[in-house]
Amino acid sequence: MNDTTTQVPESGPRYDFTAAEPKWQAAWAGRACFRVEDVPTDGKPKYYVLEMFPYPSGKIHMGHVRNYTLGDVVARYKRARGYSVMHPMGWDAFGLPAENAARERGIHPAKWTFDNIAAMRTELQRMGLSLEWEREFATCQPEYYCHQQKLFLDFLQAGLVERKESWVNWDPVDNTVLANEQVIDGKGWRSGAPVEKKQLSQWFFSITQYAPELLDALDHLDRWPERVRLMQANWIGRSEGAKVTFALAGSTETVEVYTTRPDTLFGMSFLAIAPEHPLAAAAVAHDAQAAEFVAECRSRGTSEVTIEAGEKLGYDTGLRVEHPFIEGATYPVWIANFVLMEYGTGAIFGCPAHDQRDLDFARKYGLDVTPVVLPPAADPASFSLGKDAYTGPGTAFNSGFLDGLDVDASKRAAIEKLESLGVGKGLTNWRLRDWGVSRQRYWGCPIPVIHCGACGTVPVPDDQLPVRLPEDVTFDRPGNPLDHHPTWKLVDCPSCGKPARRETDTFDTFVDSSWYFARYCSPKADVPLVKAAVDHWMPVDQYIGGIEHAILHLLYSRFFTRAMKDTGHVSVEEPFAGLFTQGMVNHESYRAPDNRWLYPEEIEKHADGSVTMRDTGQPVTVGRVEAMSKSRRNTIDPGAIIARYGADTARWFILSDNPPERDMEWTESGAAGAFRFTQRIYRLAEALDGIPAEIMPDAFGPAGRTLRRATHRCIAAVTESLENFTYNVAVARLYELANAITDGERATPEAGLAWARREAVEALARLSSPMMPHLAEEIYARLYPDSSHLVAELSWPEADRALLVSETVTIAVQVMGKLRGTIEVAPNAPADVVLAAAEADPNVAKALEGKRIVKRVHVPNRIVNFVVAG
RNA sequence: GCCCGCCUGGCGGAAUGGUAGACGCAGCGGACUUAAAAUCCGCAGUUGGAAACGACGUACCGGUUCGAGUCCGGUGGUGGGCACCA
Repeated sequence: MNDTTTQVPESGPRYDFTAAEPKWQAAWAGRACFRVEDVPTDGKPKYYVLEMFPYPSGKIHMGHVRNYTLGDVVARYKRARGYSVMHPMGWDAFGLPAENAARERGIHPAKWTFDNIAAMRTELQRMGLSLEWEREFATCQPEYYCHQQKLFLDFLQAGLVERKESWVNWDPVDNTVLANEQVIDGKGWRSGAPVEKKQLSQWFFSITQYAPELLDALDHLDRWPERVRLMQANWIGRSEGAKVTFALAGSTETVEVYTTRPDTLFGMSFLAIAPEHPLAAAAVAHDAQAAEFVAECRSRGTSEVTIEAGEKLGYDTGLRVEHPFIEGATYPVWIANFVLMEYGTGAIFGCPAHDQRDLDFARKYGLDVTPVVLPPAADPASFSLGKDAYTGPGTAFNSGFLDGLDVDASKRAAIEKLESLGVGKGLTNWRLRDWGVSRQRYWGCPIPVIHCGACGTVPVPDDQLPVRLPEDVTFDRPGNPLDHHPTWKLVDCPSCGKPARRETDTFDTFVDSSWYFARYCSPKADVPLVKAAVDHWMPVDQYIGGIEHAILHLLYSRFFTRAMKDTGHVSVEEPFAGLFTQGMVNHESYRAPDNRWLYPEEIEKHADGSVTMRDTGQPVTVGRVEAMSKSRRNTIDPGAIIARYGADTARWFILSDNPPERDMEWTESGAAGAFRFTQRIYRLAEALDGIPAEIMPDAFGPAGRTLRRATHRCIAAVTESLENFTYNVAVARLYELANAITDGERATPEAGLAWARREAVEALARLSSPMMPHLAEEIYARLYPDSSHLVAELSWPEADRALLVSETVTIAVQVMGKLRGTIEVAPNAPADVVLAAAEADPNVAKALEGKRIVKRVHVPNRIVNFVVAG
């Protein structure tokens, strides 16, 4: 079904969400249901729920709806469980789109951003989220970034920040640094100009200082998805090996190499250095061919095509190095395109027999291949290598003093020898690089330093913070508007007073999001963080967001928290005790006969399954279910859904379809089904209108007992599902309860049944309140017009344990593991009674006929299995 | 290439080693209605059978177990992360 066939009935819904939703939102706000203190004194246990804050693009999308609904379920549930819950919201407000809007449409980034924030705040408020808006801030406000500058200066003083030269992707047309993702086929994503590699002086956070603990602490993040921990571990990339110093033959100079396989040193046949290696620079100086080769590597370096092809290119410098163990042996030094300057020492020793890249290289340039690790059961006399290097376990041979040792022992012995000879040592290496944070952009947090010709780099003194962005900037030419500003960068040196120049780079926006979670604890404070507040609320107990942030944002935040601890701002090391990564919201895509993408509103679905264009009737091709994107036109606007069905329906459907960590498909029919359910449970409450609330009867009839058991089982099951993040199962249990209430409505009237129905409807409303908070209030108010409490203020329902036990249990009876019947017995009936009943079942008896029972398995209240022979 | 998930009806999915397919969506049959919408009732893995009931069935092959969607080993498919990382 689609937009036209699924209309709200003409007569209007009985539950009028258009009136109810704003009413209850106002009620929550009026009674400050979601307010907490920075430093509470109520003695309640704290719970900090946070969803990744949005970038203010202008409109919320379905991913936001899913993210914030999931967080709101947690927040509302935990509040009902007696926790004092902090649930704040804000804006990740710096970034390139605002500058693009300025360049393309002449709107100032600040205006664009704040207009978007206003629009999105309204949309989020319509969702009925239990947010504490009093803590709201945007990272582009000086009241926020002022403190970020202060943190940076503290980090600088603590030695956690450094300025160093680094190779960057430089767009020569836009005059800016490009992130790796912004380089497409070696060209700038906006300008299309070939990207150059350029060395620039940039600011770096020394995240590598924390590499060991960032890795080790992952083991203790037991409420993080295993997948995310693994991705981070791979990203940090610890590797054990050795540093080896090679002497250049006929010279006093040396080359250092990092290797994880010191056991294969006897299999060496060459040494290779990166094109950017200092030794390569020296070769270039007096060798035109070397210069040509290095230049070629540089131009091809960023091309993904080259990397994909994996073609190994090299140039023999003519230099030779001496072997650390073999007296008199020397090996050629090559410049090779597959050696990376950024990893290890920018130089490797090549052992072709036991490394695939080295083997490819050796085969191409005719270098020696000497095996030194003998696979188990291989013959040393005949073992040789073809196209594949041998990297498995084995025994060292052709290796002098290492002969006969297994790989691990051989590694240890080689390192010991290197150390005793003074030409190497064991070393742990990391894949993680320092975090470059300089961006040549306007719409970001200014880096608070001043460059002075006499004093060097001088921090901006505290009393001059914040360094504010100038508002009068122009975007009429490429490059950094801060740099173009006529006066902003011209300042006096705070140290010597002479004319100096402000840093015109701004921070990577990942910096803004690396500490916002801590700022929420004391968002108005005139220091970055109030210790008492962050010590109370941190860490975030449940953080929720997309898997796309599994590495960078989460790793940077973990680093930042450690850095803030080491500079005395917080006491915790880990920012997020619990992490939940949600799946994406996908939708079908549609194409017209001319292959043009169509919006969902432009198509019509028919009963026979065909799909046509609404205006012309032409056939439509239904494409894959994939991520909503503007270019594929398969987006669904949450605002339109909320206007048609209400926020509760949107929230309910987005929770009901599948487990929250998986990708889901937004379907019109599913949303319509969710809407029908909201109407249905309202009717269940309405059906009690004429029936006065009475006191609980002493006894119930059979229908009443059945319904009460369904109610209390539902309480237990929904509670468990909410604890486990299996919200789709919680939804299913609530549907079951609704079905049970319908059965109760239809049952022959009996004493107490009305009471049981009222109990069930109340439970249904309260158990669904984390998901559908407005409807829950509406139903509760209908059941208890005189109540002085909102559902948002009530504690969570408790299941009566006595009612969780059935009056009878159904036991499956198997013969040889195959189901042959079921029997009804009293709970915990003794084994002999159960077995006798099982054998008496006609169908079971038939299966047992003529057989001898060898074994009787009885699992109380569950199953009986007869093992037979003959 | 390395590392890690996942694979259950038409669809999304449920199932502490114990009756596979809860619940929803889509579908079919029926009630109500002048009619439609809405609502309600019923059916529904495949297959044989009028039915009772039976056979098969959680990607495939094998193992452990009285009993396997679930645990173990292998194969295939699929998705993701990293990627000349020495």
